[in-house]
Amino acid sequence: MTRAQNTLLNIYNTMFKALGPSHWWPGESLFEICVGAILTQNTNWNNVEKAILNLKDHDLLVPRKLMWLTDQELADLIRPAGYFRIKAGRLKNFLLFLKKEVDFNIDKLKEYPLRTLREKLLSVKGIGPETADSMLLYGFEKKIFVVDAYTARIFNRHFLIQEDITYDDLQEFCMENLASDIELYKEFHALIVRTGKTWCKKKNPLCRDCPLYSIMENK
DNA sequence: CACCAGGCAAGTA
DNA sequence: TACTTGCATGGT
Repeated sequence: MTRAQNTLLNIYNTMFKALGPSHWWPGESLFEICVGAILTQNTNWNNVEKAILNLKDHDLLVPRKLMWLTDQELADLIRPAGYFRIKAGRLKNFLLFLKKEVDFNIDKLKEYPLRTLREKLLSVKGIGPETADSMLLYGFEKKIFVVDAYTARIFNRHFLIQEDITYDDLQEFCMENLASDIELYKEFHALIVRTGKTWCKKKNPLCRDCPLYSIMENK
């Protein structure tokens, strides 16, 4: 077992012991998870919940119904999630993709191989690597590790990577040094985000309260 | 008041 | 290619 493999496991176990299971991704359907993935771009989940609740209250959290809305109507509904004009357009792009690809039968996408579906999702304007991988892992149950700014920050503080590492390189690093397990991927990413939000803020370079402090080298 | 959140695309040089 | 900037609400 390499140092990187050992450290990742140590970080995971420490986080899990401190925070317990995350039960991610919140959402009652595949489509809801995909919508949430777009709405949560650079946005607190708390705000996303309000937007999703708006859609549910209007019984609109279904591809065929959302498609009927004008960009303006959609934007007004998702306003609490921030960037609402941009995100209304991105949701429309995703809906158009669903219509053209599988005639709104989103479940059909589950049959696509991981790399094929990933490429198709990335071709949609407004779906980048983190959004695509979140949909793939938590929605489509594909074995792909989701990384983000917190992942780079935390792993950098444990001397595993450079903080300015690219998305793809960081993802490769994680998958090379973790057991190949979908449930592990789901829980680890969730724990990283929860830990990052609480203890690893930008302004907080090294925090004694962080559960990871005890396993940090050179502290 | 400042800061930032479960990013991404477009613009500039 | 490598930076920068716009997007926007709401919590701490």
